[in-house]
Amino acid sequence: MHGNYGCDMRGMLSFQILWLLSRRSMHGEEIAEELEKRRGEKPKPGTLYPALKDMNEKGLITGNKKGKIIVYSLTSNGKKSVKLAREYFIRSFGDILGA
Amino acid sequence: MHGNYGCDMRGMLSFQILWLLSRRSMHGEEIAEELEKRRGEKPKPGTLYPALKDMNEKGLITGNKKGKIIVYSLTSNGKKSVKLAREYFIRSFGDILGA
DNA sequence: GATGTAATATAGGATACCCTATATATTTAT
DNA sequence: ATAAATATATAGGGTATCCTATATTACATC
Repeated sequence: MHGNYGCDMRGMLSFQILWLLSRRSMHGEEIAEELEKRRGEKPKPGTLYPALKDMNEKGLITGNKKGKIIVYSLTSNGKKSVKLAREYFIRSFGDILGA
Repeated sequence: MHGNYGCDMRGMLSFQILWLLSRRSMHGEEIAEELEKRRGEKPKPGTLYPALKDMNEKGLITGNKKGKIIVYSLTSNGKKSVKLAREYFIRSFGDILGA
């Protein structure tokens, strides 16, 4: 189990990354810090970087290398994806926030 | 990949079940139908029932058999869990729902 | 009581998401 | 130049969440 919530709260990392990148372009460490703010814990490199690699290979994000950092942005497919995925997310979980 | 959202939207099934049961006690088929309303697709029996079994073994829910149906309710641990997990969920995803 | 339907259950397989540990590349500090 | 710190990357392992397919149990209908 992950965290001390009684139930498993893993999931939708790639969606959350897409969401963050839809607000502004970021490099890996910045993404990790944003996730830490929300989740309470910073994802380990072995969690984050394979996810970014996978999303890049799927054409959702694109990386722009500047020295040792790589700034990621959404591709047009990534933008379409985050729009659709957010609609699904709200349909699925919207009432949890409202109540 | 699951659904046509570009990114994987699996996750937190047990949390969603806890949330549904915090509104009212239900049996498996009712839970499946509530999930279908939200997700657009009904989880297959091979998805739902192992999850319920697991949650029961973890002491989050308890089942009351009435003929061929089993009505599930939250245990006190389940109630604590859904409260904590909901706080985590809102911290993690609240801005997605709000924006 | 035999047949069919509804509800639950189990077996087995795939993938995303998590981790720990280790490695590489670039920048910064000494 | 050497060392330390930062950012990214890979290898390998565990679990939840999904699936398809099959089986069981209880109720309903004839």
